[in-house]
Amino acid sequence: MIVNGATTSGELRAHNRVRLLRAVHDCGATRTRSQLTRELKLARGTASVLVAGLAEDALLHEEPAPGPARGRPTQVPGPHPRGPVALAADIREDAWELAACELGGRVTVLGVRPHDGTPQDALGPLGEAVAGHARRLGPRLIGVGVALAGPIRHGGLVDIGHLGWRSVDVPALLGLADAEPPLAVGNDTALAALAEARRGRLRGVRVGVHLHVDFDLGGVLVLDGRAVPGASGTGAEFGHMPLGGSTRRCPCGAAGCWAMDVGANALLRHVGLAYGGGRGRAQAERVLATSEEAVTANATALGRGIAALVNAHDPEVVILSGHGVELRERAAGALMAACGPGLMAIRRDHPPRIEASALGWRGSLLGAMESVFDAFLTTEGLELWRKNHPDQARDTPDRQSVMHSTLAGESAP
Amino acid sequence: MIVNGATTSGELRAHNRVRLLRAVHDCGATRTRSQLTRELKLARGTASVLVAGLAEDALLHEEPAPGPARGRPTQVPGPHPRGPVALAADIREDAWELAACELGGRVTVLGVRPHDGTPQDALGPLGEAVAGHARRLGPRLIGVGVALAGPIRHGGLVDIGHLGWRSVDVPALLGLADAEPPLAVGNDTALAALAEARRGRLRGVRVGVHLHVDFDLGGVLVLDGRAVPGASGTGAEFGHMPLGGSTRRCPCGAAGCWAMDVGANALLRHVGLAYGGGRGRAQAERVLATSEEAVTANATALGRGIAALVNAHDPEVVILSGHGVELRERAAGALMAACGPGLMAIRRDHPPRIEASALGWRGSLLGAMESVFDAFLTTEGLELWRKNHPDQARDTPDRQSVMHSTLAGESAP
DNA sequence: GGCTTTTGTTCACGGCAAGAGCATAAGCTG
DNA sequence: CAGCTTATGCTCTTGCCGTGAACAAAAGCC
Repeated sequence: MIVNGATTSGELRAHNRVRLLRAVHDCGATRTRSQLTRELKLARGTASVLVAGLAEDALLHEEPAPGPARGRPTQVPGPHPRGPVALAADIREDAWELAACELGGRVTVLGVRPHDGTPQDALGPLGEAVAGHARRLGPRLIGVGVALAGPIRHGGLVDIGHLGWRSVDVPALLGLADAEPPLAVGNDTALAALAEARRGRLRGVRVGVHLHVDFDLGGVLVLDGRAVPGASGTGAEFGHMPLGGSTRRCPCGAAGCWAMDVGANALLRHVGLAYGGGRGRAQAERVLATSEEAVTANATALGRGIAALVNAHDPEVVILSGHGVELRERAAGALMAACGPGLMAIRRDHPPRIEASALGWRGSLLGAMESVFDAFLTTEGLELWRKNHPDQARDTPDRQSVMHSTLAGESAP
Repeated sequence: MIVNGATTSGELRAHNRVRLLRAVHDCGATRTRSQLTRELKLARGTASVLVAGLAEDALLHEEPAPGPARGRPTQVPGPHPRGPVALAADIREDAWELAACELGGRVTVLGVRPHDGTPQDALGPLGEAVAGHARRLGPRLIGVGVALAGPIRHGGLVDIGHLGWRSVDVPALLGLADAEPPLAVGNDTALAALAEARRGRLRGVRVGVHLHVDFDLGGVLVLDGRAVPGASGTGAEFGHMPLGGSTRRCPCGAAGCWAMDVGANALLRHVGLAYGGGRGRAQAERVLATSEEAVTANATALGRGIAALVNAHDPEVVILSGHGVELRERAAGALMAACGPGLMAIRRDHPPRIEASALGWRGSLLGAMESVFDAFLTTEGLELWRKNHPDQARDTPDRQSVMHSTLAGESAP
């Protein structure tokens, strides 16, 4: 994790507050205070002051550590009952899912809804749901993250070729175009990669490649825990390089894109079914389960492209998510047979591992959460929180007379 | 520039020393002390103490600012006459060049020598030259950087397919395998990109692509001023993805590599000349100057690949160095005609600029310098320098009775 | 019940940057 | 050329922060 350095003694404190909260968040609120103190190389006294301050700001709340231990019992810092909450949604081609998350990463699903693929039907009801939860959460809401299956231009204009979305203004259609609460729209592949880097198989990996196979194929480079975003936010498009051997025109406007050969659309096309509307998830899964030939063709194209990416970027590991997991399981032979000959000779001694995602289809949603916390767990983010929470009740949290809102509220499914 | 953050008050000082030296180095020792103070947001008092400390450690030396100015005259901090020096070499397929560089980036060429392409003839004499200068410089030498035209595995094993180098142990053949002075072997493309990011067209660019065309074609992603290195140091190989349309087998072991279609080897092959030994620089330049057809074919393949990389990574700018500069000048039409149709539709509104390198053929050498200073301009690097320079003469540098070694010494060409 | 072990708390200390006040050295003005 | 203006360097006080040692607390162990 890269954090901007402090340069004055005042920024030191702010910087260490961020480090401590980040450590709590990244470990899922499982580490004890004494562990964190050692890990961050703080003096015990410093840790005392920091934790006390963060508890006073309703950012942390300590609970006794479970289990027997030798010396004086230590505490486990975790989310405060009135602490920060992120909302996040994963908008897929045929449905969306909305969830909330508190510090430490505990997720509560708030709703799931199918839609017809039009921007209006996909985004309108979601915007209303988000607004409702935002009212309920009040200042506890630190931001809203949204994952989408297409390139996202500066500010939230989205294109999804195979759905016919052209420059769809996502913040406007959600009704969240104003700054409060802060809205972060991101590409599903990049966000899945982010989640994998924080809580999955890319944890601690310096250089990794993440490939997300849904209807389309997305791919992105992950460096030191962050997905490389591109200059205007529309990176994560490894699928639109000509790596698969196809020469077919792609709805993106180019030709020969790798994404034409891998994914649900490619599976459907391979068996002569209609495709391209994001409406065939069930059929695609049937093809995946029954058509050896279609699966082999997909896996071969996948392997060929992986070899090219490994040559170019020299990753430690390549992670597959979405249908990529099944392709790897069902046709490992074809995948490796296509990958091997495409590698440079020097890569063959220690080829990178090709692994399945640890988070499965949940990756994009979790990544949208993490992107909200990434913006919050900064000196600026915490300063803003303090400003919005003037003179906290200075509670000892056993004083539970103040009713606090639960994450799920009344609208949980 | 990303610098690790300070977490204790002691590290604060070290961190600010690094920031100040880095600022002096990056601007080429042209900024005045008052400018630096403002830029780094330091108090004037703090700057005083920092500069005094660095001058005492023989890291900085102030000279009066030239030109008329309104108030009290300010000073320009620059390299100290007994300050740190980096050595760097660029080993090309047919010759090498050795140079020295002090803080601020002033370069002194120390030697140029052709070689026959064998590891022994290329590396032996270079090692001797480096050792001689190392003796002369003594503790002023902070490191040696070497740029090479091939992938460099952990520790310095180098493969250059078209020269027949297989797992060549560069540090051993240079006779510099021991830790003193620290030796950094790097890929020429990655280092050229680094130089471009620090002193060329990629300055201040968040996401850029650098392509270096020599005999072979190298390419690398540049993020926030650093070239993405790969897990084992062998990234920077965009040339070994199948982006150019070829299906020919590549000496690297794969097939269809982009590097088969672009570069001096490709030019020579196109007109039916021998190629592959790195021995035809003059002929290649003649082909480049005379054969419209060969140039067009190269430029077309280059443009096609650039489009793919732009789709995948969404860079602000694509920089061409080496022969890429001439290809862009001589066949801009073919290049753009091949690039355009390969772009995703959403990239066509604001396609990235395609520009020529600002540093030309010097990029790799300069990048090797920068890589040495990157290791030096850290809290650890400066701490080590202080240890090796115990109790400096506390000089006011007008006391020039102590003869100090010049950069060029007696062996300058 | 007393001893050991580990952790939380408190406090004096030293290091650091900030910022105000003063000193300095130029340009500018008449 | 003398006095004024302007910008910068230097010094010293102030306040903040992390450190580490001493002490208190709370559990396990014998």
